[in-house]
Amino acid sequence: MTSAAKDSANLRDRIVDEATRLFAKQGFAGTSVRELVEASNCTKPALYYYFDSKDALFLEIIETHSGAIENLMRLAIDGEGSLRQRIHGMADAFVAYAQANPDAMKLMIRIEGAPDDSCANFDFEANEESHMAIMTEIFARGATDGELRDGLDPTDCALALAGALHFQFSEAVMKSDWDRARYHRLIDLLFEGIAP
Amino acid sequence: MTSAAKDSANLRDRIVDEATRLFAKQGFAGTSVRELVEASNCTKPALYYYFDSKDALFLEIIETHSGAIENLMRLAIDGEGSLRQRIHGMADAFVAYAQANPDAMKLMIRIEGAPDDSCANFDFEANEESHMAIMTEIFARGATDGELRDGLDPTDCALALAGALHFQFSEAVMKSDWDRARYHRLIDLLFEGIAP
Amino acid sequence: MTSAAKDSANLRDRIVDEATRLFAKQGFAGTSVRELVEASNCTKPALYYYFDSKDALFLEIIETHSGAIENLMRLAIDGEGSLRQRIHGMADAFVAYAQANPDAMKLMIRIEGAPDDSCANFDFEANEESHMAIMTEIFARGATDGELRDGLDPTDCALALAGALHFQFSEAVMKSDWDRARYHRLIDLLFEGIAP
Amino acid sequence: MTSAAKDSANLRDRIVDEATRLFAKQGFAGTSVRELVEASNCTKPALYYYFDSKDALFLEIIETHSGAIENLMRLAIDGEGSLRQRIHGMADAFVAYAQANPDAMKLMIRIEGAPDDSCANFDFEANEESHMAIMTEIFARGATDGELRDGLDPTDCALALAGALHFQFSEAVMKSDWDRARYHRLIDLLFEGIAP
DNA sequence: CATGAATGAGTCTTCATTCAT
DNA sequence: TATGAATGAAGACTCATTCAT
Repeated sequence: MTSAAKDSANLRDRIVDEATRLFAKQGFAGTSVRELVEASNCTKPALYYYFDSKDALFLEIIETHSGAIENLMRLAIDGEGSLRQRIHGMADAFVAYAQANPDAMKLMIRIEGAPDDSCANFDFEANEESHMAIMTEIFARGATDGELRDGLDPTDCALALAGALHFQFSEAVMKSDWDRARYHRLIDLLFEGIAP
Repeated sequence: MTSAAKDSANLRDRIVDEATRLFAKQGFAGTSVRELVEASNCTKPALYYYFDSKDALFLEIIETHSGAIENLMRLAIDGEGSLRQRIHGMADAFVAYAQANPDAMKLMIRIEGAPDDSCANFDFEANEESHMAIMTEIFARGATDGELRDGLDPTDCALALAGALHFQFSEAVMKSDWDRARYHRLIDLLFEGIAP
Repeated sequence: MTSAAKDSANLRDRIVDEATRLFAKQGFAGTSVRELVEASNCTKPALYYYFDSKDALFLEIIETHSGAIENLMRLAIDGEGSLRQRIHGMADAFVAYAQANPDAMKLMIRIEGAPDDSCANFDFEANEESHMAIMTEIFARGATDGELRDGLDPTDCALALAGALHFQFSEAVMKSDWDRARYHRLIDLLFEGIAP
Repeated sequence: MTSAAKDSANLRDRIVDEATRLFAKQGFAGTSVRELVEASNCTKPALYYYFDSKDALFLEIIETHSGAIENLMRLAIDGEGSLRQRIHGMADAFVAYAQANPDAMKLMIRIEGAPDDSCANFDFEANEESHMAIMTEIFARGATDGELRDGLDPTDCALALAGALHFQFSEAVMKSDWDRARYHRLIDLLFEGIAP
């Protein structure tokens, strides 16, 4: 993808791809416009022709992927099958997206833990709450359908799942090592528990 | 702590405290030395009298807390009681440490997701692997003691626990909202599973 | 030249000219980038647009003139006429170059005596040895042609000539006083000796 | 000398010695007070206890050696023997002084070509003119005594001698290579001329 | 003589951004 | 679309110097 991006005939796309890669690697504040244009093999005015500012470029990138990821999760909620099947499906979808857009995924994960590093024009909290809301919804529906142990708080479940997956995701993204089996084991572990 | 830091008679400590707060809030690259000295109410040469560089200051902070956190975890491993009790104990210790050092905790969490934002002189991967190794050790001991379901991979358990706690931690730290009960519910959830 | 430089339409040339003047007057370490841009009537980024660093600017200047001076000397070697005529010719060429580039000449002379004042990326020793080698060559050819007293070391002759001219040159450059007659008298003095 | 200086029981002397060495190597502007105190193994206030300023320290050093060198030359003038003998004697005295104070000599030579590098409180031109005046005096006396070819300008002779020696001196000092024989050959060359 | 602590002004260099062409 | 040239503000860091103890 990176090399493909470099050959991209379309300058705008090339800038977006390279910016995604650099922001993911170095953060927003740690990446200079000079680096961006050098990586994109263009001049600064060319970049400013397409984007109002470094902030705007950054915003466009994260909004794109934030939306895509939200879609992903929504599809999983509304899908067919049991709670467990839908969650496995969501994990698969996540991994597929990450494999297709590794730099973007890296960036999204980096942002979640360090929002203020970047520009202030994106509502990080709202974004995260929205993601958590969807997660909670999955489990709430599961509870309604009797697929959850009695007395469990759907939010707790959502947190546990999101945390476990997010953590493993973070590692996978940094090392570009996608052990899909582990995700499914983690999900099953969450369902069955670890106690004997 | 922040206001206490400001009144600190000792300039060096004041710098460390304010730097911790600012690095946590804005990241390493996003925090300028000017901001650091203004927050610490001193001049730049005064800061450079105590620290060789911005990098060195940053390093000192994260090494301090990285060490403290590792200690915390080691104590939990070697503690008394059942696997579950020790894990609850570890969560309590974490929360206590975070409440005593909220900015430092925020910083440590931010770093885990975005190591390249900061200086290169700290071995982030080694640090994280070391933390994960301790986690895995807890569960390995639990397996030996028959406190784990048969056939479980201790690494999987460690990942699931670390992820769930880390995630909730991250939220708590950002919002300074310490719902200790939730940690314990999450741990129990991991033990019992969510399936009916 | 200085005032001409100030009016130069070309900023890059203006910077080179003013830098030559200031480096000659105050040395490399003694001249700040602020002074350079004020003299050139431009901003700092403008200077850095044309030159990678203060070092690079300095290097460009001395390499330019070092090369020009070497050419000058080579032309003298390979010229027509007797040894004495060629040396007189070389002195004339030097004076002409110095009158056309007084600041550059001042700088080159200053550097020869104080290489470490300046940046380390220019091989001062090699440069000087190269100049001395050419000088020695002139006298070696003179010896072959029987234009030197028997038993003389060409290197001694080169040293004596170079020293005498360099010294007078140094004075002339500092005082912008070009008494061409004196150069020729000095050369003749070297040929005839001072003994009665 | 350098190592002896380091062990010097007397801090003031140690500072002078190390400052001489560093100023000679890096120039006045290129040497910081920090470097001076580190080399002298003392603190900044200690240096300022002995010297009013970096300028004052520098001045003391060059005035010391400037005076010593002038004495050297005066002794040579007023000495016994023929013109040629007195000049040889002066060269010997110079070399002896340089061997005893290599760093100081290096510094004095560096200064001659680059006065403005340093502080403005020393009258470089006056110093140099005074040296040249003494040189000229030697030859004037030689002329009176009939030891010079008729019609020669004593100033020319002084320039030629000073130049040749200075140049060779400069090389010797930089390379710490004291080929005394060459000085005497150069002097004889000046007397006899190079023409066949 | 010595020290730890501190400073105002300066160093070189890069930032994100813009203008005329 | 693109570019060469330029900018005000800020970046990290060091300067010579001083103070109280």
